[in-house]
Amino acid sequence: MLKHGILGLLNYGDKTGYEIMTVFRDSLNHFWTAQTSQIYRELQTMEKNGWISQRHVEQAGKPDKNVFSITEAGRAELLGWLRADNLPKSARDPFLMKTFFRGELPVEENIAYFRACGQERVFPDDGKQATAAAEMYRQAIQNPEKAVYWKLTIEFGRMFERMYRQWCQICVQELESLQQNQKNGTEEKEV
Amino acid sequence: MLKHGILGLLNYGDKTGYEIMTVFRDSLNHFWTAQTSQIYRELQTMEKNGWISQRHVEQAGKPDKNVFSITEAGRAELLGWLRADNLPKSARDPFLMKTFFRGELPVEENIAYFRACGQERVFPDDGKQATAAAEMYRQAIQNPEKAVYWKLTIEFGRMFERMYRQWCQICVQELESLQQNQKNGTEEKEV
DNA sequence: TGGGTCATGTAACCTGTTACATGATTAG
DNA sequence: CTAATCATGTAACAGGTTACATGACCCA
Repeated sequence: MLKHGILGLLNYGDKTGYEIMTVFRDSLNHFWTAQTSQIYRELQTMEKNGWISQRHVEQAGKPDKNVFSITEAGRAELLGWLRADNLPKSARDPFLMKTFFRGELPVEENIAYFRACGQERVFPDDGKQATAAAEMYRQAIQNPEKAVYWKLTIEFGRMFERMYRQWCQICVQELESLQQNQKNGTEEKEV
Repeated sequence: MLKHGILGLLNYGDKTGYEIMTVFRDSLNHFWTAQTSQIYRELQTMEKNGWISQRHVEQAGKPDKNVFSITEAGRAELLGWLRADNLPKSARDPFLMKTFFRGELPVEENIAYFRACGQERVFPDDGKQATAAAEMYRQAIQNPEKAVYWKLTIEFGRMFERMYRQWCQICVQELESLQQNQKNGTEEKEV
């Protein structure tokens, strides 16, 4: 997965491992993260696969660097990946897993929890995103048409955020009415 | 992660590795999947951790089985996990990663793609969920109060599904207007 | 003098996936 | 007879995380 992300970035222009890390950290953090440890390892195997090539650049006053470029084979791989299997949506959500088992904790605690969750933000806030956007245009995307896709991922984040807050509210409501029923001792079954 | 899911299930009652697998397959599949290969491995390390204990049961007409029970230490671990760090939301979405780089493909292709995506379902459909629900209540959760949390995870799925469809529509709209602008040659910049 | 940025990586570990392997019973 | 269910696992691999290690330059 990360391999193809790196491929996508190199397709916008040559980069060092370090630069790739900064792009992930500053601009792609709303859907992926990557440490240098992994990046350098992936670059190695990508080179073995013939997807990228490397050239050593000596620098004065700075450490030398290895600059990576995408090859024709790499570009083909990128397009293949983009077109491949329309997404089984991995269905693996630690957050829902926890929610599922929350019955072990007292209701009051869970109400407080969902109240707090509804406050937190899941995706990075729009201010940060805007700055990252500018940066992204400048260094990676000369073609402004491609920025549309970037905006769409941001929009997804916004919509998710909204939905998530609504859901937290529903959780609180649901649990409060459960609490109410327990107090009243009126246990009508509602399945 | 899976370890704690297994712990949560064993907390409802003793189970074999095989039974754990069926619960994941039939009832928890909307937020987690697990193969037996992983389950048996996790059970081993969980026993080493002292979270669970094992007893061998001989059966007539069926293969023998190993039944696992949660220990006090395991229950403590489960509660600790439930209460731990309020969720950094791992931010790792292969779907958004792909969307981000779709600029490499022709707009028409992407429009068709998002149209198709809006049709597919991401979470298992409600019919299946309802059946799995009944099953879940019967075999795992005696306490109907705990079913609330199960319903909340399903509700999350429903809301996500709705949001996702809306987003796909927005993608199509956005790309169609891009297409329009390109045809007209009227390139007003809109950042 | 100390912390941030640029720049490189290695090693061990954890978690999840895929493929393989076995074998009895039971229902259609 | 054959497919599904019950029941157990191993091995190899892939991908991501954490911790560690080095070192120069620049700015406050």
